[in-house]
Amino acid sequence: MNSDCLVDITMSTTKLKISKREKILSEAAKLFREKGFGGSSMRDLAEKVGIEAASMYNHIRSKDEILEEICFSVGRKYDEQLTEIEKQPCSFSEKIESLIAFHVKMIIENGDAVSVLNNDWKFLNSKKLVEFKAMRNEYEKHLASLITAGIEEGSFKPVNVSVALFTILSSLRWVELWYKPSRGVTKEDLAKDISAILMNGIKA
Amino acid sequence: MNSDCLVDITMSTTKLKISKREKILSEAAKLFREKGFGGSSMRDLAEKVGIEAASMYNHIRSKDEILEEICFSVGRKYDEQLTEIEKQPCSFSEKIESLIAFHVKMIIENGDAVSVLNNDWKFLNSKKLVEFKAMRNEYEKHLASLITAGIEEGSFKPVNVSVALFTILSSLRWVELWYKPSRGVTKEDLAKDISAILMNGIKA
DNA sequence: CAACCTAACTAACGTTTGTTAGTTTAATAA
DNA sequence: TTATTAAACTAACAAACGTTAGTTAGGTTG
Repeated sequence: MNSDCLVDITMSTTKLKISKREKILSEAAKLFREKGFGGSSMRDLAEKVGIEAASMYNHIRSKDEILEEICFSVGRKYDEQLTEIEKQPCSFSEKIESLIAFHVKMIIENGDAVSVLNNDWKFLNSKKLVEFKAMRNEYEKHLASLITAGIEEGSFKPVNVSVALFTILSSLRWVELWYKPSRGVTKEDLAKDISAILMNGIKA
Repeated sequence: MNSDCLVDITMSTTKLKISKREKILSEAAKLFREKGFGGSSMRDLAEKVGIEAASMYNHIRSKDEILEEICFSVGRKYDEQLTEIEKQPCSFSEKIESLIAFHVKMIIENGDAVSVLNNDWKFLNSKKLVEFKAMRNEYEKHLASLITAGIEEGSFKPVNVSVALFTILSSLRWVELWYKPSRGVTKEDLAKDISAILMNGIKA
C-alpha cells in the first residue's frame, strides 16, 4: 500500500462524509423550498435523507446552520460573479445582460438553493441576518454603480437608478416559480427574452 | 327607542365583533409578513391583539382560516380591479400601466396582506391551495390576453407573452420590500418610473 | 329580575418541535 | 487481533405548538 493509495482511501472516506453533509444540504434546500424553513421539520428532512433525525447531527450543527450554509453559499456565488462581470472589458449594457443571464442560469441550475435564499433569508438568526443584509446591500450597491455608470456614459436612459435596480432584480424572481425543463425553453433563450424586455421595454 | 336606534345598537355590537376579528386579521398579516406563517404562533398573535390565544377562537375558526381570509380577500381585490381595467375604453398600453399603478397602490396601502399573499400562499391547506392556484391562473390568463391583444394591435413589440407577463408581475414585488414612506416617493411617481422601464426599457 | 349571550379568562390536552445522551455497528489503523 | 473512529441507532428531554373545555364577568333582551 503506497502513499497514493492511502491518499485515495482518505479521500474516499472524507468524500463520503462531505457527500452525506451535502446530501442533507441539498435535500434541505428542496424541502425548504417546498414547505418553507418553519414548515420543515428535522424529522421530515431526515426521512428524505434516509437516516434518523438525530443522526444528522453527526454532520450538521443545527437546523439554523443548514439555512445559513444554503443562504451564504449561494450568496457568495452571486457576489463572485458580479465581481467577475465588473472586471470584464465590455459595455454596460452587456454587463447587465450577462448578469441577467447569470441569474437565470443560477435559478435553473440551483433552483432550490436560490429559492431558499430568496424566501427564507429572514429566518436567519439575528447575527447572521445582519451579515446577510450587509452582503445583499453590497450586491445592490455594486449593481447600482453599474447602472449609474451606464447612464453617465449615455448607454442607458436617465432612469431612476433604484427603480431600475430593483426592477431588474425582482423581475427575475418569477423564473424560480415558472421554469420547468418540460416547457422546452433553454436558459439562453429565456435570458435573451427577459433582457429584451428590460432593455427595450414592451412598447412598440 | 325607534328602529333606527335599534339598528344602530345592533350595528355597534356587530361592528365591535367585526372589528376585533379584523384586528386579529390585520395583526396576523403584519406578523406573518415579519415571521412567516409557520414562524408565527397563535400566542404571538394573541399578544399583539391584546388577548389570550384561546380567546381568539371566539372570532376565528383556526389559524388556517386566518391565512385563507388574508389570501383570498386580497386576491379578490386584484381580480376585481383587473376586470374593471379590461372594461375601460383605453389603449392596451394604458391598461397595462393602470394595472401596474394598481399593484403599486395595493402594495403601499395593504403591504402586509399583499406580502402574505405573495409569500405564504403555499401554506394554504390542500383544498384551498387548489382554489388559490386556480384564481391566480385565471388572473395570469387575463393579463396574458391583454398583452396578446396589444401585440396583435401593434401597440406592443412581438415579445414572448409568458415572459412579458411574469416579468411585469414579479418586477413589482420588490416594492413590498423597498417602499417606506420615509423615502418620500409618492406611489404615483413610483408607478410611473416602473411603467417607464417596463414599457420602454433602460437602453438609451 | 331572570335568562341569555358575547367575549374574555385559566387550565389543560395531545402533538410536534429541535436537540442531547448514550449505545451499537461496521469499517479502518496499528 | 485489538483499538479507534465515524456514523448510524433508540430513547428521551423540555419547550412550544394549535386547539378544546369549562368557567366567569358584563352587558342585552324578554
